[in-house]
Amino acid sequence: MKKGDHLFLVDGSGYIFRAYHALPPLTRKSDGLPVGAVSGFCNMLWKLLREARDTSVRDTPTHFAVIFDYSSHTFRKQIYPEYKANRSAPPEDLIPQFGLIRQATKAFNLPCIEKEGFEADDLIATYARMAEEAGAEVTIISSDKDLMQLVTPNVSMYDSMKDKQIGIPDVIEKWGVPPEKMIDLQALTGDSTDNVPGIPGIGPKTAAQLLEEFGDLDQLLARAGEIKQQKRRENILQYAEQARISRQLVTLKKDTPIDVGIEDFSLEPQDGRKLIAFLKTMEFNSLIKRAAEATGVDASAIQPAPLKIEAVAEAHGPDVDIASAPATIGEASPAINLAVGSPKQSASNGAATPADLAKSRTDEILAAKFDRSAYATIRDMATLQVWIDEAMASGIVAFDTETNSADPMQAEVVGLSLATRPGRAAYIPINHKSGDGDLLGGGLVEHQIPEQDVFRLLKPLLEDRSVLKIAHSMKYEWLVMHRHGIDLHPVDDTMLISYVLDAGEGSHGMDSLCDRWLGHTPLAYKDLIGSGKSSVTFDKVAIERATEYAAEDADITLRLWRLLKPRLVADGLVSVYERLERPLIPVLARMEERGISVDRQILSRLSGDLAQSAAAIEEEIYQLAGEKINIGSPKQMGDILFGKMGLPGGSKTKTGQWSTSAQLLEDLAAEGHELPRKIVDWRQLTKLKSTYTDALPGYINPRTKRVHTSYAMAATSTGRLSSSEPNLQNIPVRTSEGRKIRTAFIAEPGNKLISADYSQIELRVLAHVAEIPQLTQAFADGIDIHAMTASEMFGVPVKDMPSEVRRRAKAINFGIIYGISAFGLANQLSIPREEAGQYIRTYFDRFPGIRDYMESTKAFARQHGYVETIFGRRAHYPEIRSSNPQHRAFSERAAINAPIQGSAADIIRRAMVRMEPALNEAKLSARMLLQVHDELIFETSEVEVEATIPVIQDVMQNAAMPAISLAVPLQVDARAANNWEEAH
DNA sequence: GTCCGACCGTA
DNA sequence: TTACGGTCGGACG
Repeated sequence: MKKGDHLFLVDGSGYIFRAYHALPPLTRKSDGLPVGAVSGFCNMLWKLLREARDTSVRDTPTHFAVIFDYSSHTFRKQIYPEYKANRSAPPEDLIPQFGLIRQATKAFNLPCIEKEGFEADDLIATYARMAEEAGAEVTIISSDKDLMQLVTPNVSMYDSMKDKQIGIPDVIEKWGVPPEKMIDLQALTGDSTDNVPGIPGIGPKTAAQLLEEFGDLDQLLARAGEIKQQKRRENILQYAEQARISRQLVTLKKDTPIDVGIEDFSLEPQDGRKLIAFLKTMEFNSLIKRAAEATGVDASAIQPAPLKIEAVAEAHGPDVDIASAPATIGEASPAINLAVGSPKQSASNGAATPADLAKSRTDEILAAKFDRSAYATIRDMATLQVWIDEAMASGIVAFDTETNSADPMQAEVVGLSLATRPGRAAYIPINHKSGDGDLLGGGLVEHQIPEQDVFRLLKPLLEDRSVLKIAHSMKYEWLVMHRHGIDLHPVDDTMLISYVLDAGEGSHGMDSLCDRWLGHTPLAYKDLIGSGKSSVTFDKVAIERATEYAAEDADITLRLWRLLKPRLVADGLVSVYERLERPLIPVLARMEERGISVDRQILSRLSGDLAQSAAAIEEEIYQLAGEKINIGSPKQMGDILFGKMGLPGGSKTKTGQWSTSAQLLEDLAAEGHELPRKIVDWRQLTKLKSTYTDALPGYINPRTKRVHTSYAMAATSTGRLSSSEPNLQNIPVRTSEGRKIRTAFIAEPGNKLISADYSQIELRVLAHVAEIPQLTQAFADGIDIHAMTASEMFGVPVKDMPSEVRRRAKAINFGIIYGISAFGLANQLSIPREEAGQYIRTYFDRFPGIRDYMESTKAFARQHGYVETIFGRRAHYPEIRSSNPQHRAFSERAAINAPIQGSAADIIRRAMVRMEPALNEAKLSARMLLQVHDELIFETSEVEVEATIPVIQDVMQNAAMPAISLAVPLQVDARAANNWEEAH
C-alpha cells in the first residue's frame, strides 16, 4: 500500500444491526428466510464497488475489506466484566443473517476479517493506522460514534445509509469536540448500550464543555475541585476511577495482532458467476439483473449457490449461544415483512406484483402465533427509552392507549401500549389505581412511570416525521394525545385501511378484523372490566392483565397493518385512503375538539313547553281510548286502535304486530278519525323532548361548556360520515316545532355561525355519472330541477305548475337516487302501484340514460361484488348475487344509490380536507364545527363573516377538481346568523 | 342486564 | 325507494 491508495473498511457488524432496524423487514420469497439486512448489505457493497469503477467519483477504493466482530468475549471484559453485559439477545430473525452476510462478503470477492478476542472496531483502528502510516487514505464505512476517534485528515467515515461523509468538522459539529477528544468525551458520558459507566449526570453537551475548559480528561480529573456546580463536582470526584476505566473501554486498540495484512486487501475483479450464484440463492432479483449486466454473465445459466447457514460466533448478548441456534431454511422466524408505505420504506423487494406481495404478506402473518406471555410491562424510564429507540430505529410503531372513558374529550390515559414487530409489544402502565383503598377509590399503584415523564419521553417519537405511527381508530388517539400537547404525525389507521378496502363487508372493529384476518380471538375488553353494575374502569384492572390485553391490541394493530396496507396498492385504493380518509383524521379531530355551543336555557324552556303540550294531548288520548294505556308502546296502541276500536288496520310488521307508523296514522286521520291524529302529535312532541331537548344538555362537556359530537369515519357503506353521542346530523328541521331546537345551537358572543350547504348535490352527481343531457342543461341554466322533471314527464309548463305535480316529480327524482321501485314510489306518494309503475316507465322514456346507468351499475355490481364512486371509493354488496330475491333486490337498490351518495360524500370530504388550508391562506380565523352530509357549519368572528363566506363557497364548489371535472356546476348556499336555525 | 324491533329525526 | 343513530317498550336470560 502506498500514497494515493485508498482503503475502504466496512464495519460489517455495525452495519447488520443498523440495517436490521432501519430497513424494512424482508424475507426470501420462497421460504420466508429473513434476509432484510443481507439485502441492504449487498446493495451497499454494490453501490460502493460500482463507484470504485466510476472514475468520475473522487474517493474510489483501491483496497477493500469487511470487518466483523468475532464474539463479545474480548479483552475489555477483563478490564470491566460488565462491559456489554446488558446487551439482550439479537432478534431471532437476525441470527441467520450473521452468517449470510459473511457469505455475501465472500461472494463479492472481498476479504472477510474477524479475530477472536477483538472487536471489529479494534481491527478497523489497527488497519486504519497501518494504511495511514503507508501514506494511504482511509474511509471507514460506518456511522458508529465509537469509531469517530479514528478520524484524521487522512481517515474519514462514511454513513452509507444517509450517504454522508464524516470528517473532522462533522465530528466537531456533532459532538462539540475534535476526534482526538472523542475518547475523553465517551469516558465522561459513558454508553448505556455497551454498559460503559462514565460519570453520572454528564452527557455529551456537558462533557464537551468540560473538555473545552480543562483540555482533557486527566486535567479535568486533577482539577475537578474547581468545578462550580456542586453536584457535578461531587460526581466527578466520586466517579473519577469509573471515568478512567471507561476511557480504557472506549479506547480502540490500534495494535491488534493481525492475520491478514493490508496488502491483501487490494481490490480484486468481480467474479460475476460467484456473485450471481449467491444472489440467486438470496433471490435478490434486481441485483442479479444489475450484476449480470455489469459483469456480462448470463444469469439464467447460473445455479443458485448451496446455502450454508453457519453458526456464527458473533455473540451480542451475554447469554446467547449462537451455535445452538443455527437457522435452518424454512424454520426461520416467519414474522418478517416488508414495510410498505413506511417513511423509511425502500424501493422494492423484487416481488412480482403488489398482489403477490399482499398474498405473501398474508401467508407470513398467518404463520406467526400470538403469545401474550411474551409481552413486556414497562415500569421505568430507561426501559421505556429502549423501546422508544427501537421504534425510532424501525421507523414504524403501532400503539394503543387505554383510558377510563370512551369519550376522548374526557378520557384520562390509564396506560399505553407499543408494538415494534409482530409479537414484540409492551405496555406502559401509567394511572392504574388499586381496587380497594379509601373512599377516593384507592391510590396509584406503585412502580408506574409518572404520566408527565411518559409523555415527555414519547413526544419526540410521536411527532417524529420519519416514524410512522399506526393505530386502530387513530382519531381517538389523536385527540387523547392532543390533549397532552402532542401533535401526532405521521399516522396510519388500520380501521380506515380496512374501510377503504372492504366497506360493506361487515364491521371494521379490531376484534372482528383480528378474527377475520389473523384467525385469532383477542382478549375481550369486557372480560377485563366486567359489565353492567359490577364493571370498573380500566385503571382498576390489574397491570398484568392490562399488559396482556393492551399489548395484544398494539400487536394486532401492527399485524393488521402489515397485512392490509399492501392490499391498498394491490387493489388500487391508495389514493382513496391517502386523499379522502387519512387527511380527514386531524380535520375531524379538531372539529370534535372544538365542539359547538348549546344554550341550556333555551332547551330547558323548550322541554317545559313540550312536556305541557304532550300532557294535554295525553289526557285527550286517554279520553278517546277510554283507558290509560302506554301511548309510547306501539303494541298497546295497535291493540286499542285496530282491536278495541276496530279501525281498518293497514299492514302488519314482521313480528305480527299491527303497524302504527306515522304514515298509516296520518291516513286514518285524513279519513276523519281523531285518535290517530293525537297519537301522531304526541309522538312528535315526546320525540323532540326525549331525543333532543332532554338529552342534549347531558352532552355539554363540563370543562369546555360545549357539545362535542363524535364522527364515525368507517361506519357507513357509502363513504358518508356518521355522528353520535350526540348525533348532530339529525337535529330537526322539517317542522317549525322541531326547528326551535336549532335555535339552541349558538355562536359565542361576538361570533356568528355560518351554514354552507350544497344545493341538490346528489342529483347533480346523478346528472354527471348517468350523463343526462336535460339534467345537465337544467343545472347549467340554474332552473328548478324538480319542475323541469315534471315538465318533461307530464308535459306541464314550468310556469304556474301546480305544486302537487312538482311534488310528485320531486318524489320520483329522490326515488331514482334510491334505486326506485314501483312499490316504494307508490308508498311514498300514496298512489296505486300500477300508477307508480307507469310514472317510472315514463321517466325512463324521457331519460333513457338513467335506465342505462341503473342497469350498468347493477351489472357491474354483480360482476365485481362492489360499485365505485367517481373518486374510486368502493362499496361492497356481497348479497348482490344472493338467491333470495328480496336480498338481491335490496342490494341492487343500494348498489345504485351508493355511487351517487358516496360521490357526494367524497366531494364534501375533499372540501373539508382543503378548508383549513384555504382559510389559513386567506388569513381567516373561521373554525369548521359540524358536517351534516351536504352542509358544513362554521363559527367565526362577526367581522370576518363577509370575507369568509366566499372562501368557503369557493372551496366547496371546486372540491371535485382537479381529480374530476363534473359535467354540472356545484352550487353552495351560505348564510351567517347567531344560531343554527337562522343560519340554515 | 342485554338485545331487538318499531318508530322517527336527518341528508 | 338510499344512508344513518337514539329512544322506547318488551322479551329474553
